[in-house]
Amino acid sequence: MSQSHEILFKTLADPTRRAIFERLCRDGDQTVAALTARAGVSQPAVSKHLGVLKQAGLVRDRHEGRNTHYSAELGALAPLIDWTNQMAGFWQSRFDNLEDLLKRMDQ
Amino acid sequence: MSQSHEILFKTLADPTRRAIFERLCRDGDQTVAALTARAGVSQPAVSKHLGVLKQAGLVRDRHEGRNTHYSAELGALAPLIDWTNQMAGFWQSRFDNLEDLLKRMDQ
DNA sequence: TTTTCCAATAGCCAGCGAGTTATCGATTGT
DNA sequence: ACAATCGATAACTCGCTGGCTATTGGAAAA
Repeated sequence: MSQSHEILFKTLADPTRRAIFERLCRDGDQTVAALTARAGVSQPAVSKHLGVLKQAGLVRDRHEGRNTHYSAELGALAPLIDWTNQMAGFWQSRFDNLEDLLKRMDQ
Repeated sequence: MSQSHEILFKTLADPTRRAIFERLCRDGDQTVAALTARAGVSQPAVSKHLGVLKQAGLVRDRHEGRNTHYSAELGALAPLIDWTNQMAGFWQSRFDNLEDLLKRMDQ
């Protein structure tokens, strides 16, 4: 279940791509031109990043005339949150087991 | 503040490396040999991954005779959690602004 | 002390991926 | 119809990184 954190980690590992996603989270709907203006890389590079983000389900695109607007899909972060919770859960679980053991040794 | 999610994303993007970290979270303290046995890659590869994980603060090492034990440093995930919360926060904040606007238009 | 074992380092290679420029398709404005 | 603009695609380069084998440094066992 929820093996999909794989693609999220890979997608968000790149700083430029993550910056684009962050900007969409902060400021909402943006055209490719607007994103390119602040990305520090060329328009084709931005388009490529947006393609990867879309593939990962992190953004949606909306065509409006000759402009394309992108927006963040916040729900897509869920598997990432699940994963960290799971790691924390493993940790806690091992801690509980240790507690049990100590309790049993104590009595 | 907390720009350190950068290194976390990069470190956890690799599946082999993430699997090693997950194993340390699940099962706690492990020797390099034990980790290598299940990693599907060579011992030097595992050592390199452990080095990267250590650099990111995700694991600790403990020397015991000629064995080296590694363990997960769960607290290191905090910047990752902070980042996701921040993204969620941006989202919520924009939503609130929209609500305010609608309220003002309504009255 | 010699041999064996564990883990780290060195050195190398191959593939991937992020960047570039050039171009194309589509839509809008003249 | 023609020009201009927007964004995606093509084709290519180049650096990084994850993998390997071989070797080294230490610590335990013989």
